[in-house]
Amino acid sequence: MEPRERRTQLLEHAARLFGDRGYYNTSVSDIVSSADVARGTFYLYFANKRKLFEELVDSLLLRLTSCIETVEVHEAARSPKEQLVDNLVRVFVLLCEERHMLSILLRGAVGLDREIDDKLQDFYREILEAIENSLTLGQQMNLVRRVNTRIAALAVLGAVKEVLHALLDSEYSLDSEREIRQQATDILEIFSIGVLEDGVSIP
Amino acid sequence: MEPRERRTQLLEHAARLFGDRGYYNTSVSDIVSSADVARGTFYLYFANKRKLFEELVDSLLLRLTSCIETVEVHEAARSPKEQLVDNLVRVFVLLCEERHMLSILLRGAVGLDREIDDKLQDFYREILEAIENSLTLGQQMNLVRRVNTRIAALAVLGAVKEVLHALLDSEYSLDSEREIRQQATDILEIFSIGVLEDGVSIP
Amino acid sequence: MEPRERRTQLLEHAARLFGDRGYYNTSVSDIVSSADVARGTFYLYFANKRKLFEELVDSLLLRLTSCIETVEVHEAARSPKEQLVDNLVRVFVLLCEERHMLSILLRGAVGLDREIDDKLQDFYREILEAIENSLTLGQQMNLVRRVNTRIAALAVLGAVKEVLHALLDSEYSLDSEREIRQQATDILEIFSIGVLEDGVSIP
Amino acid sequence: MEPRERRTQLLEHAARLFGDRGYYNTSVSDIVSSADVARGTFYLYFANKRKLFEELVDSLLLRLTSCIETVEVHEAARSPKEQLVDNLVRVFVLLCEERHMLSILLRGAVGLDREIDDKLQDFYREILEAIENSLTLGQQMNLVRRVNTRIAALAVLGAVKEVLHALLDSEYSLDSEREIRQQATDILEIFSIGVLEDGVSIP
DNA sequence: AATGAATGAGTCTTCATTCAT
DNA sequence: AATGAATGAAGACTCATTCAT
Repeated sequence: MEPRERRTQLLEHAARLFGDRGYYNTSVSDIVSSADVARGTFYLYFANKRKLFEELVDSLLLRLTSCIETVEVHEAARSPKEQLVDNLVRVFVLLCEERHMLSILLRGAVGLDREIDDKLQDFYREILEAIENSLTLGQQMNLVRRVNTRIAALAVLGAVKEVLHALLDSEYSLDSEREIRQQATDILEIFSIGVLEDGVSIP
Repeated sequence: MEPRERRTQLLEHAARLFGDRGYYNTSVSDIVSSADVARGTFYLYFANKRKLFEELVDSLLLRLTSCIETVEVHEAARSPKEQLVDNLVRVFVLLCEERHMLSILLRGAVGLDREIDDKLQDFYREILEAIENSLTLGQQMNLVRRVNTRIAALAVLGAVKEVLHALLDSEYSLDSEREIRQQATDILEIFSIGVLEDGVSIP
Repeated sequence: MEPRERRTQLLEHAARLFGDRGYYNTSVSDIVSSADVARGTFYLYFANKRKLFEELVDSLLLRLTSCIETVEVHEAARSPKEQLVDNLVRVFVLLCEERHMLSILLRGAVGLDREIDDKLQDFYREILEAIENSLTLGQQMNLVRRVNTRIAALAVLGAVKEVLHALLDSEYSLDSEREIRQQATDILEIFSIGVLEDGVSIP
Repeated sequence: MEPRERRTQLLEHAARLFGDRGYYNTSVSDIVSSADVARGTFYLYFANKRKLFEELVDSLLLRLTSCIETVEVHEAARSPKEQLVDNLVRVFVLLCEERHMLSILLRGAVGLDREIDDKLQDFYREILEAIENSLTLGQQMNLVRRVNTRIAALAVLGAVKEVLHALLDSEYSLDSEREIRQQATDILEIFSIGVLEDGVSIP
């Protein structure tokens, strides 16, 4: 088999196993026997188990990053709302297609390795900052209320994560894109105008 | 040393280590050497590492559950908003005091053990249902808009989790209760009326 | 409790456990919790687990030895046959009353300890020699055929052991002495005149 | 080394050690250091120490069973006596060649494991029944006296066991087949016509 | 490129024995 | 005399990694 192919094959089998059973409950044995190659072959393609895992994480973060686009606000652009929803949809679609990696993303790398942990932290921090900056910008443009932008950003990120988490446990693989788009829109709306009826406020 | 004391001591040392390095990177050896007792002593108090961990999780979930109170809506009661905030504050305070356990709660038990995993899942599911039911009730009382209550509930839960998560990484241990209360209020407000200025809507 | 009593109590509980589960599957914990004394108490009465076991074996061998009497052949004595049967009966009765020790005697001490093993070996060797000597004597008196006395002695010893072994597995505790006496007589007869009909020989 | 070879090597070293020191006094460490392989190698070939032991027992019982042939009584057949002696000789020869396993067979598996214990029990029970049936048949053909066939069968089995036991302790490895045959014949004769001279009876 | 037997450090767990109270 | 908490040596077992073929 082509080296490239074999590599990919190992990565895919590993991703599935890591996603299903976690890093520590997946042995190199499991991976090679799932991919049906010899044990030694594994080490022709990856320095060690940890490196393979790192590669999976790197690859996911790369693809995730590249499917998030900066929201353009100039006249010609599509509406910011649409752009935001599109971003969310792209993220959802990507992660729906790779549930295993989603599992890793949401919970997998903890206590595993300082370096990998840091990568995920950094990734989330960047997203957080992007959201926070957008909110701050919105405040400057008098579009956003005087909320604590830090908290608001955390809330948005957490909400998205949790919805994704629910995806993992749900039977149906949210494959209809219309449904995905609806969910993205729902989240956005909740954060835009809240859940209360107009004029109502919690006493 | 009194058995009760020793038990507690072991639980505390274990909680710290599990919190810091994760379940799999904490060996029984680590625990006993941290607690400065002999290896065999561990097994006088716990059947095995997994059981100790389970006990930590059980204990946390119990205390968490018991600090969440049903929101009362009758006249005499304090305002619902206050009650909601109080609930959040109690959760935050409890988890601030036990960062190690918070760490476990947010990420620790995955891929470890079906049973423990299920406990956490059940716990979160219950909370989720409670939030969802509140929202549905709010809709019946015309207080809550026609949002997707499932998504909204997930968003709230995720937001709270993420804020807690941020707590873990933050230097300062949010000990001023006023600050905690402020954050709880912020979250509530964000979900109540959203982040947008009155009258503004995302185009 | 009287020291003497406590000692006996521990010995009895230990004997039962050793008999039921073997030496290695009986822990000091088992013994003390069965006897309902503290762990440390055990070591007030016995230097260690092995010593207690040794004492059980010693005691049994002593009682066994003392219930076997040399067969007297002078005129005044009871018939040799009766004396032989009486010896067997005494052995059977003793071991029926202490099944636990019988179990140890037949199988227990192997691979446990050179010293204890040797004691059992010596015991059996003595018995073997006694039987062999009797047979040789019988040959000199023209009572016993020219059989290989070694083999014959082994056969007798083995037969007795096996019948005792069967006793262990049997439900009923052969308590009727008449029955015991019958079995002893049967064994003796088999070895005396064989199992074949008079005049018959295996072709 | 070829897997098959290594397996056999481990089995042989283990058999020797189990035979010499017993199951509980033989650690996996002992086995691997005797076989001069790494500790982990052991577990490539056997699930655990108990399984290896079970395999040794199974294998021995299988070979033993297959070297015992039903005695044929029709005209053309060799004399029953010869057939009986041949059976005994085959058993003796097999067990002489595998003293270690003989040791295990006679005493090793007690208190070790219900399942293995049962296997040995069953094996002996079958042999016992075969002997008993032969005796009963002999009685129907008026060849065998009215002895208690149960006791007689136990006596024969015990005698054979004890002679084998003596083999274990004897220096010389009864390798001359003539000698073995003689012993087998002796046993048979003792049980056929007893040890007493013709016409003599114990008074 | 691929194989898979071998390695051995590292873990969990047990249990006879000690000793302060 | 008695207690029972504590010890730590020893044993079973796992698994990432290596290396000769």
